[in-house]
Amino acid sequence: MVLEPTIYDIAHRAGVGIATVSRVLNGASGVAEATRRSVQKAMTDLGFRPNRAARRLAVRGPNRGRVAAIMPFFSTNFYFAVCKPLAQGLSAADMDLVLYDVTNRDSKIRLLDRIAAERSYEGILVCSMGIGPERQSQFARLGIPVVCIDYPLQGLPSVTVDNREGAAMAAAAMRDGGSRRLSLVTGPPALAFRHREEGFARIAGPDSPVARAEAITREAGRAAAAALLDGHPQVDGIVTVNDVLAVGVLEELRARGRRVPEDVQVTGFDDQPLMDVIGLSTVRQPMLALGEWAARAIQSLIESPRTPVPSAELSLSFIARATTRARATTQPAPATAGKISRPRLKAQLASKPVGKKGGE
Amino acid sequence: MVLEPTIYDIAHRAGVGIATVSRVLNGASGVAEATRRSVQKAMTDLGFRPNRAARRLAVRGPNRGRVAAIMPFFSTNFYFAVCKPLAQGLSAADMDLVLYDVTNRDSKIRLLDRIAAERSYEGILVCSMGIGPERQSQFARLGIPVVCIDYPLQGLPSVTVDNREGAAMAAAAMRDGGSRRLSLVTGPPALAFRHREEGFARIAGPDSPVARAEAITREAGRAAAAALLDGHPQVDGIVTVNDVLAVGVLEELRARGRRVPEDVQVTGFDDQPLMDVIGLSTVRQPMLALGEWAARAIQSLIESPRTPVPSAELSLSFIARATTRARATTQPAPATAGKISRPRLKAQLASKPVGKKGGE
DNA sequence: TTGAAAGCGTTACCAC
DNA sequence: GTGGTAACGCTTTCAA
Repeated sequence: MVLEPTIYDIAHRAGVGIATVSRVLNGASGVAEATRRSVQKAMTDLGFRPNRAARRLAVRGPNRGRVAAIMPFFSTNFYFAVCKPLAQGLSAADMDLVLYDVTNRDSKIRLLDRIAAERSYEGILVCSMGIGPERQSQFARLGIPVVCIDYPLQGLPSVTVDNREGAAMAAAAMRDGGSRRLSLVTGPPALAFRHREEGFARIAGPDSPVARAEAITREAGRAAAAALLDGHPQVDGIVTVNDVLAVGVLEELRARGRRVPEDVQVTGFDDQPLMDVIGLSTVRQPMLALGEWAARAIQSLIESPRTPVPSAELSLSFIARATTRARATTQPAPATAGKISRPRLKAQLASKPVGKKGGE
Repeated sequence: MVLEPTIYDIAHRAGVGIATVSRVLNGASGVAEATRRSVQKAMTDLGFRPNRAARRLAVRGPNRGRVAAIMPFFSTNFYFAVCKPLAQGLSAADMDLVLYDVTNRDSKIRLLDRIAAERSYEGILVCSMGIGPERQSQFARLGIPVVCIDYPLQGLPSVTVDNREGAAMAAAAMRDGGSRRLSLVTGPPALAFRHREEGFARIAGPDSPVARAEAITREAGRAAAAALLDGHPQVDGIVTVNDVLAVGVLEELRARGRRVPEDVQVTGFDDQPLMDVIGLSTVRQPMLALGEWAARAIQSLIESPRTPVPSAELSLSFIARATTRARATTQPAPATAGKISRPRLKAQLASKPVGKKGGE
């Protein structure tokens, strides 16, 4: 890589002093028009870009805390929701949040390499992905704290949820609602999804059919449901690892004329906004709490690096709405129960948490 | 403000050289344990925080482009959608995107002051808000380009949409669908909303009832609808400046037993995700194009500051779904039209653009 | 194991 | 108007 030109190069080329270059750079008055032009020409000729670090050093710019957040930001509303408290917490602590949308391993590695080389952040937040032990010790050596969100990692403070338990709750609810042939629609490879698959299998049994959506989109969810139903027409309950996928599943079901929840029950995961108006039964994630926890953790580690932060696991709750049936009770239900207590999807606007430990 | 301690202070206090302090700082090997401890003590005593700029300057860290994006990021899904192409465009151009969630005038001013003082960004993106002429010339003097999104501003390149036209399209669709008493639910003061109010008034007449929601939330939308309907029970069409507000309006309507679209039609604005499954008729914003345009514009201005970028206005389109009625035609409709061509909200999963100029 | 000193690329002050 | 020249706070040889 060729060296970037500096004001010395510009000054040299334009035949002036560096002070003059600096003046032109800052639009200061008191520079002859001819001089200014020749300096500017030299700058564009050489493709000059002022060095921000040098500039800040010279102006004694404030040394604001900066934390980098690394995650597949735009892949799901989940990240948006987590980032909100994160951004607010950090800005309250007078720190900047730099968001890196990272969707694959390679770009993650490149980014972490760069961050380590630049030493440009006071803290790093890694969401839904892990970092290797060498990387961990690299950052430890550099004194840059790392906090994990939604990903359990040995040796690093992390906030997680019990994804296995969450999926198990969803599957159990379906079984309680009378589904006998449970199935799963999962997403692209990811640890959280794998755990949800395990939780599902714990309740539904290891041989229950599973379809994998190629992406976290409605279209992919619908396609996965189609494949699933083609292969296993008798399926009467579909657990899903994500709300958006679940919406796709609902679309496919509707297209096939299968009634929900009468013929087949469906659950999502996350409880993202609007799921209540859609009436989707789902597993609620405490995104607000996840973000708040992470903001506090990274702050604490930046301020007092020697005080360790213990990891935390927040609880999930199952939200029963219109895509699942109520528990089959031993006492006979009133004759009209099917009509009265099971509103059609559309009418279901309220929600009733059926929590496990009951805290967000 | 008191000066931050530097490694010189630490070295002095610990009775060592600055090189040693640096070594401790970087976890380098080859420092006597006793020395390391005394240095660390000095650091915590003085509350030392390494200066990032100096560090980067010394290690000749790469001078990556950084652009700051300033917007009420978490207030609406709109910003999320706009930021996606923005982030992708910038990262493709090897620049970092620093997101600032700014919701009020004061914090905006503070932030811009700081940014100007730090000179820490190569470009600035301002979304849904304006900046004064003094501020503009300040940044012009500093040579930092500014691009506006969703806000027309004299003298600055901006991408906008015709909000008046958008709201007018929505109101016109309702009128065509037979509504005679149109009304508007708007949001907190904002230029875009004001323009939509104007566009609405152009079609509905200046005396049509207007209710203002206190925030862009479903609850606020519902409350505004309640106030509106209490004061004007005969209202048979509610134009809304935002999808989320519209969802709140639908909830209130349902609670009052008013049928949609038979008794009252409703439209939203934005066409955010899931609005199709909810069946909301709305005005689609080209968020993708807005973000892409902004990314290109700021890139261009950073690379060739002397080449002006002309502002652009992208077009909006009205998406008719289940919350509005089809146009009343002169030829009599088939008897079953009400049932067949007007599916209930829930069933409406497809959408049919009814564009104006037809481009996203 | 430690320290002195030379950069790193700007800005800003002070002469000319 | 313009050019020298100290800072700015850190990393990194090079000697000791």
